[in-house]
Amino acid sequence: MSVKTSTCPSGNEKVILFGLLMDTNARLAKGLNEELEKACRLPLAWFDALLQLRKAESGRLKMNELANAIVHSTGGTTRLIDRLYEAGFVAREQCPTDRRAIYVTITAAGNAKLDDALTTHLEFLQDTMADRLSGVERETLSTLLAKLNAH
Amino acid sequence: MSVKTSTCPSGNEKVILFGLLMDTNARLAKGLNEELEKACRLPLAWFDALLQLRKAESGRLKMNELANAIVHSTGGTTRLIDRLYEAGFVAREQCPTDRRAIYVTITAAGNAKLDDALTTHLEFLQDTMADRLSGVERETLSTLLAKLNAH
DNA sequence: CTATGTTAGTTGCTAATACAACTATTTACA
DNA sequence: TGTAAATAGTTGTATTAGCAACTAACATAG
Repeated sequence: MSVKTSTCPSGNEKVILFGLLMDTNARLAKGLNEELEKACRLPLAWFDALLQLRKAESGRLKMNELANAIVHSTGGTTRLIDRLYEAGFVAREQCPTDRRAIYVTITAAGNAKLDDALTTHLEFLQDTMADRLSGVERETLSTLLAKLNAH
Repeated sequence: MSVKTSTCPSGNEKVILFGLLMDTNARLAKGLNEELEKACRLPLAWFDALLQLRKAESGRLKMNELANAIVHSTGGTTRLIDRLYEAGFVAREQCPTDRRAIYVTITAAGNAKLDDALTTHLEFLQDTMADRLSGVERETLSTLLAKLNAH
């Protein structure tokens, strides 16, 4: 029994699209993670956290903002930042206006590591993306993903 | 310092596209996982494994084929199938031509559970996808993801 | 001002996954 | 045929992440 002939004929196209999104992401993430580990000894989760910190307008994020940006639980983010702190890539700052809150900032070492990792990242994307999608196609894909990702 | 003005100006558009893909996937997967847990008590990983088994032409997959289909390690797949077996959703069959290999098949209970989950899944996709992307846009997105996912 | 509720972050616990080492089997080839 | 290499799957171990309970701080209503 194939999916096509199963109980939900009408929405099948969406199931397939969603499956394709998950699969594409999983394979690319796996490939990038391997590359980053090999070339930079940097787990993808660390890369993502550092990238989100750099992307932040103010150059820093509160724990819960970071957790949301990397789509982790707050507990998981606490531990992740513990590890990044151990490695010297981030620092914690008290928030002057709210003593519950903590700002996470990227350190010079963190920035250097991120630059390094971005080089690897770009090589990887060049290899996996450049010859598969044209510039126009990449732009279209971006637009569609952004629409789909609207919160 | 924003990403735009940092060390890799030329490939930035790709970094952003990739980030968008990861982020979109993470948020949708998280949402779907919550829905499936709530409505069916079925983890997304179980759903994915059952769906891959149903999608298989022969109605069954060897362990390593399944591992590849769900993008897991073989070790992780062994444990996942252990759990699905405990729950009665899959069975293991010896391969008659290769005594090392094991076929994983979906049981009647597994099929019933998957049908149930697909209903939830479709409702979720209807909510998150239908009003954000048109039919044509979904088709375009599928095409582009398939190109990007070429192995 | 105090009490109640909400928010930010951490910690204990558990579950899930990857990696590497291992066994069993098959394949290649000399 | 006999041995080495490759392949399929499992298991020990460590890492990682989520959830729920917890503490501390802030906000709001009385």
